[in-house]
Amino acid sequence: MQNTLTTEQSRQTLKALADPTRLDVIHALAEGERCVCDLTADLGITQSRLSFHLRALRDCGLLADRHSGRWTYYRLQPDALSALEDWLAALRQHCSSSAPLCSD
Amino acid sequence: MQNTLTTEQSRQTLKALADPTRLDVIHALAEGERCVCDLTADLGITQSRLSFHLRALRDCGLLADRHSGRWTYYRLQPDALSALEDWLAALRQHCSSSAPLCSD
DNA sequence: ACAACTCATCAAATTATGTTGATCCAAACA
DNA sequence: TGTTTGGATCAACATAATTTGATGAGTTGT
Repeated sequence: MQNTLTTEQSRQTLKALADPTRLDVIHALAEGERCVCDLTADLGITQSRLSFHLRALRDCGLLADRHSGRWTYYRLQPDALSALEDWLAALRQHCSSSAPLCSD
Repeated sequence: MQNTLTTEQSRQTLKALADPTRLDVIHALAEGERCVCDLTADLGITQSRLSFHLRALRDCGLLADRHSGRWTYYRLQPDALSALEDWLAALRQHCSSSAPLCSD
């Protein structure tokens, strides 16, 4: 299991996760995929606002969508979270190799 | 090793990491602690701008500082990254418990 | 005491993000 | 075909984050 995210991709994913509304979306999808209109009702937010956040989550790979009839279903992509965890672990290991420098 | 971060703390840490300048700071500190004036030179940014970002990183626990004479030394706190990894892992596990819902 | 240096903080300007309401397109249904 | 529904997108506005330049507080050396 190795990290395949670029710094820029990781940054976009971190940014996507740093928003309360988008975390709500993620929690709402934890039980399974849902169509936009159901999500709108679940979260109690306007459709265009939800659409804006769904796009951010999809663009960074945290969500995938599926079209069926006139509905669009969104679902989580847990692998995107794994990839971010890997990236963070690599960053941490890089950081942990540090030794105090400045002796005063 | 269990997650002790609240959602709000995690959000702040995610946001802190989602900025290019702050990632530069983290990389600059990977080799060990440095004073602000050295960091300013290393990164080639203005002092007040660096100070702004150092505060963001310190406020969410990613950095710690130490005062000696007229210098302030900043250093990484890899445990903060570990804690975020734990939080992400918990989120992922919560998400992975999902089963497809909408049969069309 | 005075001057130079390190760093934090503030207000103002700039830039990025998120929200709203309107509009458009495609699918379904009468 | 005309109408309704689901959802994306756009422009305008609102809010939040960042950058800049100035100021101030503490430290060191003269």
